[in-house]
Amino acid sequence: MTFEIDHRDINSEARACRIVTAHGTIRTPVFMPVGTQGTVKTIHKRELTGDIGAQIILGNTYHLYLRPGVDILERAGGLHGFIGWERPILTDSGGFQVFSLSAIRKLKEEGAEFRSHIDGSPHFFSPERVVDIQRSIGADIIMAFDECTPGDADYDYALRSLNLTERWLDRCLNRMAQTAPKYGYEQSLFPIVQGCVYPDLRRRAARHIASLGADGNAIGGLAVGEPVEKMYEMIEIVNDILPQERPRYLMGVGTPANLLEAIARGVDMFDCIMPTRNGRNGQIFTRQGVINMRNKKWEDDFSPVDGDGRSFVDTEYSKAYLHHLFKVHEILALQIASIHNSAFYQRLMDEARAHIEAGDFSSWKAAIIPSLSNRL
RNA sequence: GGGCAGUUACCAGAGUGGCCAAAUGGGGCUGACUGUAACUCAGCUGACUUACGUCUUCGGUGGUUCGAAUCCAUCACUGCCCA
Repeated sequence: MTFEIDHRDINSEARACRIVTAHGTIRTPVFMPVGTQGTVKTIHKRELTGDIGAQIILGNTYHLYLRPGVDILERAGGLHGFIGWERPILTDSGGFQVFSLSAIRKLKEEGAEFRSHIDGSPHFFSPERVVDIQRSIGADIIMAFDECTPGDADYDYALRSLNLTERWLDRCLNRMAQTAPKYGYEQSLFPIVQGCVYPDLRRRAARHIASLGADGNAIGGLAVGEPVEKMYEMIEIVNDILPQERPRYLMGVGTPANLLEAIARGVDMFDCIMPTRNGRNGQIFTRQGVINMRNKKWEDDFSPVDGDGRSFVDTEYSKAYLHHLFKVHEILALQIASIHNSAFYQRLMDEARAHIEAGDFSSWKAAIIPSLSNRL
């Protein structure tokens, strides 16, 4: 993997870059749609590569390990072959499941013991096992196995959690060094900065990770319950230390405004379930604000879903129709909303890049952020 | 004409003397969702009230009772069965 910085913003830390992987080039800032189980829910790959213009998608180690399982993935030639996706893939390690499935897992020094959320069966994830599974999945970018520390953790917990994450990181790196890619192309492991909302822990974690020379670096454990200002503060602290000449990936974030604020603080890559999950739950994002498509007021609004949108669903369907589809629980509603939101996120990133290149990113950001969170 | 069953909130439907403004679904209205256990979840859904609470409801009417959606009488309507 190589990384080139094409443009830097004068008034912020924003930059426009290119990440070159074995499956193609990613232009940043980039939003990566989440495809946990080998599909971005409800969206065909033709829509992803077409109107949406997704450059890279995510998969999830935990989910893909449970189903279809490593054997099937290997026999399919990896996840790319299995799902017919020729662009880059990033896999999360299961670290977030350590957080989100906390009720059915046990943390130990050796790793994390999960009970399957599907059938309750016990499974054990160690850093080594997680690297092995991601080798089998064949993602271009694979994530270190970490503990995603809850946003409200006290200092002592956050410290112990960070220590564990760092020991796990060492083991991930060792395993990477000891193993080879299974499908003939390079895979890059990104370490993850934890440290909760504690500046000294974040600094320590960032310094350690900066010293490792990884192909890219991630910031985790944010947008998990802490105030948004704390999140921005942590991003600033961490990005001040993480190397400029490597991509920075803010995991799991976020709202459109979150993305722009993080770009201004030097983040290059994002992923979030928000455009797809919220879309399935009836929320669509527009330049003018957020719409709950289930609300009665859209029942007779025959204007386009998003007159400013660039996806075919934005202009070829009306709000009234989309409202109707949600009310009657038609699957097409979920598809339209997911495609719209994913295209909206992608376009936001494209425009951010264009404004970074044009040199007016900061003023553009300041101008559009207020309207993004309106409730329409 | 006779017999039996039934009539409860927007719909379906529980409730058969007080803990009933009335279970539960559905529908409706609103909200939540940030490295996806999520086509999910939460709240509200008789009226007035921020709330406490007050008032009006369980086909109609009239009774019994301290107290009735629940018991009795009667009327109306609906369904099924027999003529």
